[in-house]
Amino acid sequence: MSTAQGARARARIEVTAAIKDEARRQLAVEGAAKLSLRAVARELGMASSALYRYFRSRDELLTALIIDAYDSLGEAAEASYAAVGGESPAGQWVAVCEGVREWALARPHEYALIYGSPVPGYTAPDTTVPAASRVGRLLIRIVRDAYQAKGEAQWKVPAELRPEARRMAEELAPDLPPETVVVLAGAWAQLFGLVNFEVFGQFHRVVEDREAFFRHAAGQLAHHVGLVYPQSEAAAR
Amino acid sequence: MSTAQGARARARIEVTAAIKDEARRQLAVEGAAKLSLRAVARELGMASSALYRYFRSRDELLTALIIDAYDSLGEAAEASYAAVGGESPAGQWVAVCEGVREWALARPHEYALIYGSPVPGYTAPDTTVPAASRVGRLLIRIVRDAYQAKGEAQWKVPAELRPEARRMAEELAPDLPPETVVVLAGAWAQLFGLVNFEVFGQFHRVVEDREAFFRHAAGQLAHHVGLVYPQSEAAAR
DNA sequence: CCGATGCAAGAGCGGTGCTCTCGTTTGGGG
DNA sequence: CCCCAAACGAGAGCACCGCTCTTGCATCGG
Repeated sequence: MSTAQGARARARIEVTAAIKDEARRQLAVEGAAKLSLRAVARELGMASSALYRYFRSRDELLTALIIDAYDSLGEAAEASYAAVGGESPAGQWVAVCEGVREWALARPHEYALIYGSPVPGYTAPDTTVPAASRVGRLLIRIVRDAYQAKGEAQWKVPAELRPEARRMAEELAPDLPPETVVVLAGAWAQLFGLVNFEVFGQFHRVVEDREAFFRHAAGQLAHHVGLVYPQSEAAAR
Repeated sequence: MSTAQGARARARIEVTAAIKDEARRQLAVEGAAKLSLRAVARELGMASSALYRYFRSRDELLTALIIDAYDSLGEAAEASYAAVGGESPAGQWVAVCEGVREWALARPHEYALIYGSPVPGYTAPDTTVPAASRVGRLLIRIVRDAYQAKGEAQWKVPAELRPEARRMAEELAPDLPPETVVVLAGAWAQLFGLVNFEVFGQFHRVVEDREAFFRHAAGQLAHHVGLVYPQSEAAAR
């Protein structure tokens, strides 16, 4: 068993976790650019050189934090999804969007790590891919479940995009119409555009009631991907 | 006249420009995080300390580059707008979106400077506001011109958002219906969500034919803000 | 013409990432 | 059970960083 490892391996895991925790702490205070290996080591009471036994470089530490951040965000999104349970697909969609937003607002620096400018010179290893796609997969699932019930494509895609749409559908969601997959990918990017602008302060002096604004925008995105827009539901009664 | 200043002032302007140029050059190669004042000075054949006569700190240099980047992007967007001339509002919208995208893809590091994670600890001075809002103002203009011709609101905004919608409309575009202003602000953020994902590599292994994808998404955004979607125009004939 | 001002250079401070070396600890196979 | 290789921590050191302070020099205005 992996838990029955020797004391050495156990200590290694603990120290690694301690380093990441302290790094995350500094990240939350100063941001990624000012994350200093020496400061982490100092805070942990060890020599800076000892740290290199656990992470080959600063970038490797950052990579570990990036993966953790993706996973944390994915968990938050999935928790929001689970929390609304049997609500309408649009309600699920909006809940997931709000979960993402709240996670991002609570840890802006970790968010910046994964959805801000990439670390210069550094390209994300494929290790990050599964963690990075959790939110996207969740959004796909919501739409797919909605289509399972009553489903037909309702968008037209221009001819020039049709082969790409087919390819995307095949790779990402074989049981959804290609047009929907294209629209979904767009909505996915647009969701993070909204979150980005809010977290990075681009809405300064533009949008003030950001919570209501976001809820509305997320609802419109839901409508856009073919889910019934909650407001229009309510207005119909 | 300001142009008839002494040789001293003239030299100052030239050196300042040279510093910014060299900094931009390094930016394009290494990214903002690795921009080094010492390296800039070295390349310019001057002592690093001399550089502080022109920029009080590294952050101030970055701020200057940020303003320039905003202006450069604004100019690119306006050029795209001017280039399509009398086309339909939706055509103008898509052209501006594509102008933004192309500018961003051509200078990813400058784009990251303004739409990526903000520089840590640094908050953009209000100096940047006018330059930063150029693209937004251009999008507003396109929609306003379209409404000038035949205009009525076509979105409903939930009650909780109505006061904010009124406030936004009053401040940003008094001659547009509040609902439209809200949708427009969302589309603005979403546009940069699309560009962000492409420039920062989030579409890796998801979207391959990014040009066609973007054109389609931009067209849908145009449709979303109430402009006639070009494809549906063509399909209607 | 001379004094005030702008400017460049150098030295230096405290910090960084990272490497290399050198003792020490420790765990598993003979 | 014991011993050796592997893992580990610490320290010194390299090259670089942003930034400051002081010192001379050039230049401009009265």
